[in-house]
Amino acid sequence: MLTELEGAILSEVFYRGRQTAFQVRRSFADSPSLEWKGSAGAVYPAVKRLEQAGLLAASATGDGRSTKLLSVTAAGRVAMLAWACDPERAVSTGIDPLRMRSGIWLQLSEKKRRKVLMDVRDALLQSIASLQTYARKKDTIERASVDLAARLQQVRLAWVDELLGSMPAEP
Amino acid sequence: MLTELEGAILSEVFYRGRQTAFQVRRSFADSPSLEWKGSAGAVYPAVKRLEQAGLLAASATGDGRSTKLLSVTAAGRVAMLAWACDPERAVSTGIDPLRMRSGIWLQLSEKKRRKVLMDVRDALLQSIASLQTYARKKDTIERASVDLAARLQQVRLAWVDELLGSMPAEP
DNA sequence: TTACTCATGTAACAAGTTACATGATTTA
DNA sequence: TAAATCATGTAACTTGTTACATGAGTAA
Repeated sequence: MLTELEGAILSEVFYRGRQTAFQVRRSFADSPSLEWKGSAGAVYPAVKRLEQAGLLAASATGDGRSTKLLSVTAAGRVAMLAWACDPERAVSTGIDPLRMRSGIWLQLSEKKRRKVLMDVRDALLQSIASLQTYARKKDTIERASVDLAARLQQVRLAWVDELLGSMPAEP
Repeated sequence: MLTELEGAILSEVFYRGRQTAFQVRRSFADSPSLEWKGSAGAVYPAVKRLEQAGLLAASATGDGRSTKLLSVTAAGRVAMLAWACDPERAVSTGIDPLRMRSGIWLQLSEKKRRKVLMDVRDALLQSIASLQTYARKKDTIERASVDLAARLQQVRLAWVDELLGSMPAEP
């Protein structure tokens, strides 16, 4: 079964037309999500795994730069679609750092709670702004996913605002 | 800096009154999120790390079962709060498997897209139902985080419904 | 020619996973 | 007494991270 990174690499090559591992890497690094850093130590071994599994094909260009052009094989396309269309994996909530912490915040003193919530609120606003800026530059495929990310951040923001609203007025 | 698992372990022991590593483990395993399996190979080494860092204290009970009671030290409490209240880490979007796949779905043929979206819709409805069932059994601290999880799933559901709604009517 | 970008890769490490080993206690 | 549960732990493996090494092409 494909890892999330492997699935993402296949879809970058197939739909987004990334040709080299380096371009795939950079597109992860540029993306505003902190999911992956697009680190060489992750991407190159993952590409090698995909090649060995016959899901990616690589061909040298002979440009002196040891550049290899990647393409998704027929088997790779099948594997990618199976990965993308598995509903169980698609709806898992993933690791949500905010959710992990939310219970603790409720236990803090009023003063500390207010400070954390305000800080988180600011960070969320900034995150939403940068997602929207990023979405404007991108193609339809990526815009869909960034839009969803922004919407989810807006729900988190609303949740934080509710908590702030339910607190007694500041002295 | 604490990992997500380490932070979660500290808060389980401190706020939720888990006394043994086994109980911490089980509460992760019982939780509806697929984040962690609460695997022994993750929890016991993490507890050991926290002990060695002076953030958790363990005392044998002498019940013949080699049971060790855990407690959060003063330093552990400080580290836990720093972990919980870091806004940057709290608002990172994490890994959202649905978002990873959403771009691909838009490229599918109408028939396939409709099928995937319907499957995902069903899975989301089930996920929301099980989150709500789970929340009912739990204390305030966990209910807060499960409620948020349910709300985020509802946004994903609304998003899927929008995509379905924007598709041409079935023949 | 110096610095930056393009491009691939490895090494050491971190921190999860599954599967297994071990043994006490409780329950059917 | 057999099976399930409580309880701790290790070993092999997977897959990410950072940091480094290497080298070609390009722009100041």
